[in-house]
Amino acid sequence: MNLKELSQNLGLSQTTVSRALNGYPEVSPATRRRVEEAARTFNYSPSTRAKGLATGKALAIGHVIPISSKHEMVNPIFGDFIAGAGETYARHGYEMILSIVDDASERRIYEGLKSRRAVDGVVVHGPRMDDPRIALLQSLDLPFAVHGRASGYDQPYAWLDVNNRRAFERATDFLFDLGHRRIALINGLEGMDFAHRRREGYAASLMAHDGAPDPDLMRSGEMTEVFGYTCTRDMLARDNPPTAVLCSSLISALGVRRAIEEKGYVMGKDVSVVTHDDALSYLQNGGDVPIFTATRSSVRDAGQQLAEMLLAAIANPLMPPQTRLLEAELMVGSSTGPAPRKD
Amino acid sequence: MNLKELSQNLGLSQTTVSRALNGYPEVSPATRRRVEEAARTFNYSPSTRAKGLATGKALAIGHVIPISSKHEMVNPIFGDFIAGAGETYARHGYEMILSIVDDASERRIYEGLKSRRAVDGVVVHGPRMDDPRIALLQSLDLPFAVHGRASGYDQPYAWLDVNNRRAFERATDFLFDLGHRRIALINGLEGMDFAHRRREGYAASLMAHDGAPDPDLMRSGEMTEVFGYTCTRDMLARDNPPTAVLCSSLISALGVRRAIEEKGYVMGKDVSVVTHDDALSYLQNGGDVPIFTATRSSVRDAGQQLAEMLLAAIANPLMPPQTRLLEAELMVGSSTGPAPRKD
DNA sequence: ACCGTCACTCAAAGCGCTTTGGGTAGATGA
DNA sequence: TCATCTACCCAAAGCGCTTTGAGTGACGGT
Repeated sequence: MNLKELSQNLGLSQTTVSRALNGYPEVSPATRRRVEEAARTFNYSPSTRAKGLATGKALAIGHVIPISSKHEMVNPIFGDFIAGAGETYARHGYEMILSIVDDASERRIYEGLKSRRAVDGVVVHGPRMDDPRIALLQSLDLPFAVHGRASGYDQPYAWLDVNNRRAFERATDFLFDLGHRRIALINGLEGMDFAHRRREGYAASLMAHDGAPDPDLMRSGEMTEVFGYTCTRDMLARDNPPTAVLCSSLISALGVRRAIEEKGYVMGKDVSVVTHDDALSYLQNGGDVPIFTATRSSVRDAGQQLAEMLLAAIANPLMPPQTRLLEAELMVGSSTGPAPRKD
Repeated sequence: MNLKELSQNLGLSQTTVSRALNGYPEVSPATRRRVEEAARTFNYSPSTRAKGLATGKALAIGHVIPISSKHEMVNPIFGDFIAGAGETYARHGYEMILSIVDDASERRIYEGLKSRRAVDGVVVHGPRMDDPRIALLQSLDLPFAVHGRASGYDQPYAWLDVNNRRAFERATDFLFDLGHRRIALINGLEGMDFAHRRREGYAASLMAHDGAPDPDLMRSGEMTEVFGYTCTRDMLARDNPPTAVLCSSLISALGVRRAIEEKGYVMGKDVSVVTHDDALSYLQNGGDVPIFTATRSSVRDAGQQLAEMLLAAIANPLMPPQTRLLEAELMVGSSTGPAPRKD
């Protein structure tokens, strides 16, 4: 069923039917009702493509998901983020189109989305420091919003980020207050912006307590369970091992725990652990009492909000870029305790 | 830059330019080369919408991701599956459009995708037993392919599935051969087709060994870490506890391990664990030696293959529905060992 | 010299919608 | 009574592409 057929069926012109359906005022209430009802019974909905062609809007948002070509790894937070964003799009009648792409050919993808006029805007995932995509998108004149930020790029642009620096500074402070002095950091991949900011927060806290970051206690890599495990195992095997570990992902934290327990230690007693928790739906941090003390911020909420911001920017192109900084909450669980006394 | 401008620029008609770009034979090689070059320098690519309108194809595949409205949970395998499928689409010039939707309104979504002519086909995720979506899609005449199967629906349709029954039968056999007699099953949500088949395989093996499935040892639910933990903890606390656990997801298996170790047991010695492993990129099962003995099948490969199948079906609508059954490989890790002797 | 063939190229219609720029009939005010 | 509004409604153009059906010039065969 298309507009033409529907309007013939009703004995009206396409114009009138279109107007009735799109809420224009030049249609009598009676006619509008009649049209709406017919649309429903014939199960008519306008072709997105035709509508897009006619209006010049795509009614779609692109998400470009980079897959690190080295690790072939899909960021585990991606599913939840998308779920949040998807809700928002659905509510606003937008479609979400996804491009999975190895980070080498990202540029081409953005250019393609733009020149094919496939989307009204894009969401940028996993920004790195000095991420070139931001300048690219700005030069392409394609509306965009970034999940995270790119340190080193100082033109204004739309982003939404967790206050990673503050979160990790507070977490480190917390461990300090418990008496820990040897605090390890198991962080995300070098170059990722969030990892950079978390390390800054961590370092700032250490400095404030007259400690200095010890390179031996800082690791970064793709945040898998195995990564958390191997890092922790190695560090615990050395002289002067850490009494606490600060970890960038709940998944890695599971590996941290494995290493601790394998060594015969008890988490929260011999070694304390704090992790960031993205509140992923399939990885809750325990039940009522969190297993891990964590800095927590829902990535699903982030998706919802960022989508909202992008849609607003598209609807109102003259608006200056919005930004939003979310604070993570520190949830105390049973993975932390006072530093063991040195005997 | 659009076709009209490009063709004016070249002093050719739109027809010729279009034909040159789309590889039709009625264009001289010299002209074709000239056109291709111009397209490249002007960074021209045709508008998907216009092309779609003109050809009647959407050049897009829809993925409808159900979110269980009860649990608000995004299936963790989703990211990797999508990554696999996305590769295939990119190679074939297709776009992937995603709808996140609570399972109540799925029907409307499929109807919408169809009537808006937004996609050429859809991938069905997370089929349940007697899943009504299959009949719906068949009646809508919208090409589709299912990741998994729906027991109870016996018309032919396109699907790709892991041989869940066989995998779990073999896994159970394996545990039996190690001397285990009390084998627990921690399975996915009741009603999910894969969970049903896995339980069948499990039960079949027990029956073949003159055992009978003990309801006390069978759990099903959303496969989170916490779920694996609580199930295992409870079962280990009872009389006549299991000496082995068969688990449907690596994430839950992490919880199983936690419960085992919390109790002071050693995995692979006091309690053996076998899990299904979807080979998720962020959750490798250990390094060279798998941590968990596992039935393994890459969900990313599955995505790639299923996308391939769907595209083939769309290209050739008369072809009978393809199906593909993947065998999981049993990888022996260090989480299994001979059943402890009863003292 | 004429006629087919080839090898290219083109104008125009059509895909399904929105939107512009009217048109018409009835009601209203002078 | 007539001009002027309203309130509705319509025909047609246009969005950027593909595709049909037709045209043109060059060339070889007779």
